[in-house]
Amino acid sequence: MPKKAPIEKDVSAEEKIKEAARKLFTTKGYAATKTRDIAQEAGINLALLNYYFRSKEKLFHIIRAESLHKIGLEIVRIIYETDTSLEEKIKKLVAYYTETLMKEPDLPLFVLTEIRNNPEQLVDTIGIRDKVMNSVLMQQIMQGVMSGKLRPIHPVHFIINTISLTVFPFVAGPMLKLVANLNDDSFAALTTERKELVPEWIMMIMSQPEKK
Amino acid sequence: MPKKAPIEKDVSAEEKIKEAARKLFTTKGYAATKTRDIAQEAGINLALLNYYFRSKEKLFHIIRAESLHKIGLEIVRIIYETDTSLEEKIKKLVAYYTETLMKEPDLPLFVLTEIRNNPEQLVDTIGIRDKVMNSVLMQQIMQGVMSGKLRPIHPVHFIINTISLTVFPFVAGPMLKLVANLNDDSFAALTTERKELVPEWIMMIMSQPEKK
DNA sequence: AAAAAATTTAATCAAATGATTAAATTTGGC
DNA sequence: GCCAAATTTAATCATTTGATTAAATTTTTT
Repeated sequence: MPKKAPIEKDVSAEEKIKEAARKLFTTKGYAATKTRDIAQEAGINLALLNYYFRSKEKLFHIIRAESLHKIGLEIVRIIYETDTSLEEKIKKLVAYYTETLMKEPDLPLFVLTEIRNNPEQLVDTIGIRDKVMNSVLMQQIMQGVMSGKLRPIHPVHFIINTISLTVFPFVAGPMLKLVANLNDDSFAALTTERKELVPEWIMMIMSQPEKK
Repeated sequence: MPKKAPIEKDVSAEEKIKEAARKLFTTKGYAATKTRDIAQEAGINLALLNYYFRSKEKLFHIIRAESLHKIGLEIVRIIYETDTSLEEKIKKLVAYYTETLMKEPDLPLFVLTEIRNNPEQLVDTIGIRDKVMNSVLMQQIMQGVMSGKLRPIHPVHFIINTISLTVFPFVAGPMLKLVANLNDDSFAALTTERKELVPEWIMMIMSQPEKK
């Protein structure tokens, strides 16, 4: 007879399944990941997966939500800081993303694919709508534009530029390694360099050159 | 009795299958695309797919190769031009990518996913290794760095920056629309703006500021 | 230690899925 | 118009895959 979900106590097996699922879903996607693959990767029996998580889909939703939170939470914290300058925020954001993605380079491709496949649902899951546009960061940008210190460009461009220059190298990592003939070490060296360079470039792009 | 592959003559049905396969593989990925979906989308019988293409996998290889060529061929042509300046090449590249991806916004996520899943095989398929690094564009960058006109930064950064600022907005399109509350029209307006802005930004990032 | 609850397993099911078959229909050359 | 090649179809097969079942084992509670 099937049992109800167990009370939480020893999460060893449950956590092993989640870890395996995270790895496989992230690298191979939902459809290409088979429940038997997850079970094998986790070193447990297939039935156990359904016992703990009811279904492949439910397990996936959990993994996806955690991935989104991993990327989203710290960002929101940074862009709502009231005691740091625009430049400091950009430096923090670039540093945080770079360090996170050096540890989990497959995360952005997974998250971006999922957001494309299911944009509406994810507005609910992470309630991100307007969070960015109402942030202190965005106010600082608009204020900079008003005061003439920043170029008069739509603030969204700055968002796009910061994320692009920081995240895209990871999304395109395998391609870049191919076209530039880089091994893992030289690629890591490049991304580390960019932790310093990208904030400089962003400020360079945004700043209004002084009139003579 | 099964027939051998037909001689090419009337590609109507064959082309309909390829078009349906392209659409589904590109938007949903290999594993999530079912041969029956392709057949239905193409308005043909399932057996016909295997008759023309032998297998789902063979059909996929064809689609993937065509997608890669679509992105790769024009690029190589531009970066090997001998009669255009560095700045002109950047403008051409950004314009070409932007226009191509406005028509097929799902292409880059598909290509990047495929390159990640199968990097080695794709070196063979499109023989891109060293093509970029040996290009006239790359020579112009290195010459600019030598002569002091450009900042002394690894040329790969310029490649990364150009692709990032141009392609990433499409990869992250659905996410950007969410966080910035953009509809399709305002998003299109932004990307059109960037066709002008990105080359300016790239030159701004690369150029050595004149000493006073 | 006995009973109850939780965990784990092997076996199995039903649906989905890629592929094949053999027959029917259409097309093009003569 | 006839024939052979090409095209198209419905039916079916074998495997994969998500899920369930019932029984066995382990852990916890008393």
